[in-house]
Amino acid sequence: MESEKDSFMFLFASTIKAMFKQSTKLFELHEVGISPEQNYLLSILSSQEESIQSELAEILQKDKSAVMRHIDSLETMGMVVRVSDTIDRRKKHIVITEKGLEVKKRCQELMEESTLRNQKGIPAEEIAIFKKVLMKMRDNASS
Amino acid sequence: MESEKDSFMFLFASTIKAMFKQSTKLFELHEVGISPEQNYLLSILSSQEESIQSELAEILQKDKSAVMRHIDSLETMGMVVRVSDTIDRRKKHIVITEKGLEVKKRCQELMEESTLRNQKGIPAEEIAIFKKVLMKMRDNASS
DNA sequence: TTGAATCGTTGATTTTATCAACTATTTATT
DNA sequence: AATAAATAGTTGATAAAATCAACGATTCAA
Repeated sequence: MESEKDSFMFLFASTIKAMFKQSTKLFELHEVGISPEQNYLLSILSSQEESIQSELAEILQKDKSAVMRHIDSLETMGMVVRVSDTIDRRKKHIVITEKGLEVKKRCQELMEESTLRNQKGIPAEEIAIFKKVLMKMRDNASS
Repeated sequence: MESEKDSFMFLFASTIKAMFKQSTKLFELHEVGISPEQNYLLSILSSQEESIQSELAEILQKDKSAVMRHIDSLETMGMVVRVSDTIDRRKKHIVITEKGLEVKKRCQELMEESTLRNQKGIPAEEIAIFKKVLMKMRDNASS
C-alpha cells in the first residue's frame, strides 16, 4: 500500500530537501564558504548566459531584493563584481571573479560527488527519463 | 548544449520550487486556510501511521520545535488535538479532527488537480519511473 | 537508585524571503 | 519634444520559518 507521505508532491519535496541538507553539510564540512544556493548563482554566472540581476531573480524564482542580497554577500567575499552596462545604465552585469570561479569549481566537484552517491543503484536510462520528466514538469508548473 | 542552470540538482530544486509556489497560490486562491506544508502534516496524520511529534519531525526533516509550532497553529485552528499517551506520558499523539479532515480533503483535491496539470503530456510509465527514482534517491540521500 | 536519554516546550537568534517605497534611467505616448 | 509609464537596482521594514540551547517531566539503563 502506498503511504500518504509518499504522495507525489511530498515525496518530491522531501527528496530534494534531503539532498539539499546533504550538500549543505558537505559544503560546511569542506569549508567552501558559500551555500548551495550561492553556488547555483555562481554556476549560472559562469555560464555567461545571464548576468543581470532581474534575469537572475527570474531563474532563481526569488524577489529581486533577495537576489540583491545574495549578490551583496558574494561581492563582499570577492567572488563577483558588479559592472554597469554601457548601453542601458540601469542594468548591472554580475561578473564572476577568479576567486569565484575557483570556489565554484570546488563546489561543483563536491556536488557531483554527492549526486553520484544519490544516484547509486539507479540505471542510467532511468536517470535520463527522470531528468526529462523534471524539465517537462518545470515547464508545466511555470506556465 | 546543456545549460548550467539545468544541472541535475538545480533543475530538481527549481522544479519543486515552481510547483510549491503554484500550490501555495492555489491554496490562497481557494482560501483553504492552511499552507501546503501544513496540508502535508494533516495528510500524514490522517494516515494514522505516525502521530507523535518527534516522529513527525523526522519525516518533515525539521527541528522538533519547528514541528511544534506548526502543530500549535493547526491546533489553534481546531484541525488537530494533542492527546497524551497513556503508557508513555512524555509522548503526545497528534490527532486530526473532523474539521481537519475536511480541510485536508479539500486540499488534496486541489493538489491532485495541480499534479495532473504538471504531469500533462508525460507518459504514465515515465511518471512511474520518476517516482521510483525519487524514492531511491531519497533513501540514498537520507542514509 | 542514580544517571542518561527522550519528549515536548519555550525563548532567543538567525536566516531568508517578501513587500513597499524610492532614485535613476530608459521607453512609449501624445 | 515633453510627458507618462515602465524597468533596474537599492533600501528599510516586516514577516515567515528554521535552528539552537536550555529546561521540566518522564522513562529507561546501569
